Amino acid sequence: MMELTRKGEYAIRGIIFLARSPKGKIALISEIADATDVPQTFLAKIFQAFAKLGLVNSYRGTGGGFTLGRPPGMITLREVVEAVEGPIMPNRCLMGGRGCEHDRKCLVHPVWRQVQEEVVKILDGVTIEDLARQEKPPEPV
Amino acid sequence: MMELTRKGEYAIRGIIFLARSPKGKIALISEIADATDVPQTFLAKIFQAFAKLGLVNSYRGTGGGFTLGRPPGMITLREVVEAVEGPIMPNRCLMGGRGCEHDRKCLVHPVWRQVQEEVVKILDGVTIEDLARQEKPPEPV
DNA sequence: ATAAATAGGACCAAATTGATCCTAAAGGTT
DNA sequence: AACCTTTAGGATCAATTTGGTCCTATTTAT
Repeated sequence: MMELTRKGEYAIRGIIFLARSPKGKIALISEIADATDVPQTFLAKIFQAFAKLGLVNSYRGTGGGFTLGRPPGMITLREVVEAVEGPIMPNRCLMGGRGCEHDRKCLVHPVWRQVQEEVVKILDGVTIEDLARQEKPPEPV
Repeated sequence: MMELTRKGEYAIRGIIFLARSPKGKIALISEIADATDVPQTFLAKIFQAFAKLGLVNSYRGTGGGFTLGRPPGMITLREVVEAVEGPIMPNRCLMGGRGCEHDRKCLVHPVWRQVQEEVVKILDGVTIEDLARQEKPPEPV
């Protein structure tokens, strides 16, 4: 349960690479894919999603590529993960739209809501800047 | 990300039904499946997994069926979910065995670990007894 | 013009999920 | 012993999701 997919992993690796590049440098998707060991065409899709959300800027044509869309300290891990994996939702019933038939009587819902909130809180508390630092923090959390 | 599968949902519904049955009453899988609106053969597999872990007792033959393996207050939501979905692991890298190649340098690991611990803590804090209560608590958490 | 790059859609293989079915084994009943 | 009821467990299968490729636009610098 709760496993991050490869897409999510790749997304994180890719954007961390960008954050580690010299500020303002335009990076090619081929370059990023190479450095992070991710299939290039697959990573391209991921960066398309990033671009749509403004997490990265994309430039087409000769000399084109990607840069971070915001300072890395302003991009949260949650945004990156949700960009490619969709919203963090431990149980489909939590979805706003068409509720499940068990909605009214379901005592499990509040638990999933709590899980969701906790996870969101943690992932919102970590920025790409945090992750891009070369040195590990003194004591792993 | 993090969606519970149907198997997990069914598992929870099934064991809550058992917990709501008169104590000691042997329930047929057909009965449980019927009441919880779950395909019977599928639910049977789920209860097999429960039985292996001692979450339920199974009795074969005429008059056979299932009872709770422990008082419902001693069965946690985490146990039920993990029984059918496997351990709660937000990132494969967290697995003890064969670590990923990015292990040493990966700054994301501690975050996933924290997520895992938080979720486990929440699910460990909820018992089937809690969920089996007919009345909702005053304020949904 | 042309070459270099991303955008986006179509497509496809592998893995996982969500089941079903069949036979075996165990335990009552007659 | 024969028989019925019930779970155990393996095999199988369809649908969905995941992981990935490929091809054709479109944009932009030279």
